[in-house]
Amino acid sequence: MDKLRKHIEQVISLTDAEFDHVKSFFTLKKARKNQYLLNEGDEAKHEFLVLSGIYKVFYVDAQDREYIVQFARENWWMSDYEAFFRQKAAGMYIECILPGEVLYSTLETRERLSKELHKMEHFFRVKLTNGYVAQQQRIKLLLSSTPQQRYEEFSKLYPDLLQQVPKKLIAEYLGVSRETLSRLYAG
Amino acid sequence: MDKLRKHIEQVISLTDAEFDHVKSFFTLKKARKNQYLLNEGDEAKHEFLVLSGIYKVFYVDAQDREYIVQFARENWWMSDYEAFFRQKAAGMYIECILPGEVLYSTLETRERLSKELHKMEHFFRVKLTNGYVAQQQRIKLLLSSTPQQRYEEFSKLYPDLLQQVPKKLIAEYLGVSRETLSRLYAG
DNA sequence: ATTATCGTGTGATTTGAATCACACTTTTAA
DNA sequence: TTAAAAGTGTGATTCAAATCACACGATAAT
Repeated sequence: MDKLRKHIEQVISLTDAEFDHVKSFFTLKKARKNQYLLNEGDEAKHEFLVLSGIYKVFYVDAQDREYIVQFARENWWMSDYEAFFRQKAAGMYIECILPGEVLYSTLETRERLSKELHKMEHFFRVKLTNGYVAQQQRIKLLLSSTPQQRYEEFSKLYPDLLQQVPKKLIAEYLGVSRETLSRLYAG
Repeated sequence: MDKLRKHIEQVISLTDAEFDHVKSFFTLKKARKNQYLLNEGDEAKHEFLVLSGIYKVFYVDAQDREYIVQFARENWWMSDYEAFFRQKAAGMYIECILPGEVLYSTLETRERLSKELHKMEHFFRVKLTNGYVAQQQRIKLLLSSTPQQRYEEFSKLYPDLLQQVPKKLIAEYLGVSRETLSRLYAG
């Protein structure tokens, strides 16, 4: 559980009592390889903070093609946030790629902690700000760049993921076919 | 200035004194057609709340192609947020398409109001949450859909913009060529 | 140990959208 | 009021990436 405290204290500082209170809203869960933490159609009740392992957040289109919205590793939050924030049925899946542990909690937790502790609302705002900026960059990448540029950008941002996850999945993240991606670092 | 109060009070409520305080950090600016509110290379000092008019937030690639990241109308916030939050030089432009008025303030304002008034931090968190969800939807659209689907989705979300802004700009928002977009509603 | 299944490279073919090119209309500016 | 610029439709051509097809080694399952 100490990882949670460290994670939060990268942004704000908490007394022991405050942390104990915060902690009480989170539950630990082990994830095995290929295990699903969220299924399309489920109520998106939880958000997850990754302690270890690698996960993919993805959706499937009418032609059964998969698209990865996010890879998540240590210290990343993940959920189908569209569904989570609006408390609707999930349109996405979360699957464990490399085994590890996550903490999970609910929207109620987020709102309640934000209300009770100004500091925690600040924490969530900062996190959201970072996420917003990251998404903006992703939008720009998808709008204007060639497969080549997307691959290079990805390699720069996530050199370790490049090693740890199958190229096939990276293609699904970049919005490029497996074959095209393969030819990028061959030619 | 009453529009600012209304805008904020859609999320939280403020006393007169509180609002006066908040108000004091914002400055009114009229925008004429084709006027630039932000230029690439400028320090991204300001964020804008649109009171009236229509604006586009866009960037230009090495081949001089334009890509629109956001259209903004009444009650929308806009900036090059990547640059604004990190206080770096802007990589984007903001241009007025239809004349109107905006309010602007700084990152310092946002941080200070958030610190002074828990309610205001809540306000910004809620706004950020909404923006995050909207961007998530945009990413999904760019990742998986055909030009046809993007156009249909856009028509559903912003039927009024469809009337008010040149199709050429809509093409730049959707990441499709002008000609392809034109053929979508002809064929 | 032996079969499946998965991940990956690479060639051949197809295809959808970009690009190029031009006409026509509507705004905007001199 | 007249010329220039911007917005838009539509055809012909090009091209980059998707798709299809197959081979092969590495995992994973029985």
